[in-house]
Order: sequence, then structure tokens, then C-alpha cells
Amino acid sequence: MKISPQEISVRLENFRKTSRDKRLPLTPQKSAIFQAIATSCEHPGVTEIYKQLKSEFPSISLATVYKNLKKFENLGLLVEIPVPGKAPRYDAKLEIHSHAVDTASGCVYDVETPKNLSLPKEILGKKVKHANLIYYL
Amino acid sequence: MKISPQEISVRLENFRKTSRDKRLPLTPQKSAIFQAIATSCEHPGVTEIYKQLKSEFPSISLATVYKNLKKFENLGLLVEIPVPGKAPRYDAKLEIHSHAVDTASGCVYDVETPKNLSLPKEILGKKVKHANLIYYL
DNA sequence: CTCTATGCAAAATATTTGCAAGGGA
DNA sequence: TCCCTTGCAAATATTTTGCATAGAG
Repeated sequence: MKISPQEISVRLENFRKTSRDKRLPLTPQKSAIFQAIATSCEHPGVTEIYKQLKSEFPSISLATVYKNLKKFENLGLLVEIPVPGKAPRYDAKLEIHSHAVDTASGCVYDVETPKNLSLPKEILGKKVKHANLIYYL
Repeated sequence: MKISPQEISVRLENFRKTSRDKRLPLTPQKSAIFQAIATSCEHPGVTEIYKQLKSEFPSISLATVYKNLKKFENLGLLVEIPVPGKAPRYDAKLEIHSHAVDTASGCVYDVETPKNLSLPKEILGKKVKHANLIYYL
């Protein structure tokens, strides 16, 4: 599953626009962290992002990654994808996601969401922001 | 949403049967932990379970709760419901079903699974044992 | 009797916070 | 200049592990 260059552009542009609108400084670290998520189909977690950026920013700290992820979430730029028994992953794609968890090996796979699944827009009077369908194999 | 007495019986019986089949001792703590989940529609998390059992078993340790939850999961007796930014909750309902997570309050609700959702029976050559659809509000 | 479970304490992980210095707009 | 951000270190929080003992089957 690959992300198209167009889709990546949309995500990055959205990130820059939001930063501008909220008058938030756009630092190299921030951009790199968001980009790491927006350009990846691996749904990286905190540790993966930290390790990946370590080469580009040798002095980057884990706290910076945590702080930025939290900020991005609050800004609605990304979504935390919880995976049972695993560290949460992050994704800049806001539509529904599906995962298949191999309960024996612990591996997590991306799978296509059923075409016939139409999500309710609201539940209990609240807007559905995101949905996660998890299969256990 | 309340759980019917019949449903609770089924869950507890399943728990006892599995323990017998696997020749696992059935201790009071274990039973209490499973029961706390099986009889609750609140989907308690580790801390809630621990606090709840503290009165019945003043010397129970958090480690025991963790160990048993992990064991129950491996036995397929319950399912972890991940909640973004919050501690995971647990659920003893094993059919394919859906949850709605209020990301602001952390509340977890049972909701009806869309009728039009037809799940694949197999993914990547492995049988789908269970599936969980989680909405984030 | 055998094997798993329990509970304690310690260790390992994971996440958050405070604060001084640095750097975008 | 004005804030926000960074990175370090320390503080917390969370989860796991080792081990001696207790207890179920």
C-alpha cells in the first residue's frame, strides 16, 4: 500500500496551512516529525519516529517527539491508531483504517476496508472522527 | 446498556470451561478479575479492576491483574479495547461487535455493528477469529 | 505432589514536566 | 521583540520480571 505523491502534498500543505493559521512557528523538527508520518504507510510509532529522525537531528529528544505528536493530534492533523498490545501508531490519513492482527505472531497488517461498510456520521449525538476496524486472525 | 443474566452465565461458563480444558487452576483472584469484566458494561481498565478488587482482596497486587488480563487475552476469553491517549479497556463479549469511544471523556459504549458490514472469513490465508470496529467520537 | 498463581519488590519502559536557552515569524 | 519550541534532566506513570511462598487440582 503506497501513498500517492498527490496525497502527500495535500497532507503537507494542510499541515503548513494549519500552522500558519494558528500562528505556530514551523521548525525543522516539527516539519520532519509530521513528514515522517505523512509520507509513511507504516504508521510509525513514537520510537520509530525518534529513531528515524536521530540521523537528521542527532540531538533531538524523545520529549520533542511526544510534545509534537500531542500537539498535532489536538490540531486535528493526525490520528492515533491504537493497536491492542502494541504501542500506538500515528497516521495523517483521517479516513477509516483497517488492520489485521495476527494474534499468534503479533504482526499487524494493513488491510483494505470492506467496500460495503458505510459508517454512521454520528453516534450518540457526537460526530464520528475516525474508526478503526481490527481483525484478529 | 445492561448485560442480561443469561449472557453473563455464558461468559462465566465459558471461562470455567476454558480453565478446565487447559487445566489451569481457578483461583478466587482470577475468577474475580474475569467476573469484574464479564459482568460490567463499563469495560473497566487495569486500574479500575484493581481498585474494585482491593476491597475483596486487600493484598491483591497490580501485577496479578496484569498477568491475568494478559493470560485471558491469550486464551481468547476477552478482548482489549484500545483507547487513544487512555489506558486500554477490556471486554468479555466475544462476538463481532462495535464500540464507540468518546475521546474527550474516555467513555466506551457498546454500539450496534452496521448491518451491511460483511466481514471476510479469511485474511492472508488465516481465519478471522474475531473483529472489532471502534468508532472515535 | 505438581504445576500454576500470587504478591512483593525491583527493574524495565513509557510518558510528562520544568526550565533555561535557542530560534521562527 | 514576542512567543513558541527545543532538549536536557528529573519526575511520574505504566508495565514487566524474578523469586519465594501459597494454593488449586
